[in-house]
Amino acid sequence: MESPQSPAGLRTTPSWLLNQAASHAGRLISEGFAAHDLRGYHYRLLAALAEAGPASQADLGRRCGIDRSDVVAAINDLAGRGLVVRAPDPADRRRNVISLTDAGADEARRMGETVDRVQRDLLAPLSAAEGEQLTRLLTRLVEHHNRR
Amino acid sequence: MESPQSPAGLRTTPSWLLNQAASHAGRLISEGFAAHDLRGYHYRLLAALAEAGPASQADLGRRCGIDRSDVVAAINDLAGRGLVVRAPDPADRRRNVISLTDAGADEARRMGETVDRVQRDLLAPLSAAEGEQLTRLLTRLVEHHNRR
DNA sequence: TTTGAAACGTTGGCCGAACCAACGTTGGTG
DNA sequence: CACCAACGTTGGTTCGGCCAACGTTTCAAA
Repeated sequence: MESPQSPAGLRTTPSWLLNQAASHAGRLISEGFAAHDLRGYHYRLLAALAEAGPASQADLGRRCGIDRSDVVAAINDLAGRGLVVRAPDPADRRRNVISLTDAGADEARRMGETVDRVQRDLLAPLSAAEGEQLTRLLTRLVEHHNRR
Repeated sequence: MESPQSPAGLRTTPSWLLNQAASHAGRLISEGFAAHDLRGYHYRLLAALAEAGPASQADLGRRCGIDRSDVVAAINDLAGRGLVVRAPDPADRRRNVISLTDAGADEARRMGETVDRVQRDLLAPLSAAEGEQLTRLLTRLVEHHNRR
């Protein structure tokens, strides 16, 4: 993790910088989540449930951009910790309805706080205005490339 | 790849945006490199060699931020294609001296052009000034987090 | 009404990037 | 000489992400 210098030609390259910055962000997030003994997939699912209420696994996968098969494993973990409940949907027996437990809602809130703290650490070298500018530019970049 | 919506709370988060943007950049780079039938590690090594001349594998690893063990495999690939030459260092028999062949120098140049093209595609939604602004902000972010 | 396509959860596997542990060889220093 | 460090190499692990296949269930068209 010690500052990969890389060829000088790469060091100023946007794609390389994005990669490096995302790598640092991922490390910070990962370290933050480690305190909860959970990982990115778990938080995304908890946050989606906290935000939009119970949903089927397939719905969760679509909303979080997580593959159905990975949702299975993550929900297994979360259910094993009592953070979510998996119940068959009486209206459509193909589906499982996933709901947050009280403990799950608590954990979602705490992880949200961790995420907020990480954002502050991540943007520490920038002024508030610069951080917002960066967010705006990244948003436009991402939205452009998300449409086809 | 269909626009992972994620919980709304995440969508505006710098760490998430960085991750998404880097993901798009990585995809573009990856697609570009696929035409050369090579990948990121290979390009970093070729570029480092083109820039600073022959070096030992350990040196290359340090300069490119690639683990020694991964350098072995990548150099195996490059040597197998005749893009680099691996020769024992007469002055220190622990080392291998890796040198670019003419074909390797050509490939490094061509891949550099691919990288340049990708940067243009990546920054397409931004004006030139905005692209430079993004680069500046990312550079400061990365440099800050690289120093411990 | 039967039949076929689609969605669902699940299992199992693959990939690329990154990291780490261990080993035998070689080099330099106390 | 003894020791430790650096080197190249093998082998293995993790994590996020993706894909294929299967049996079950639902729904719509023939």
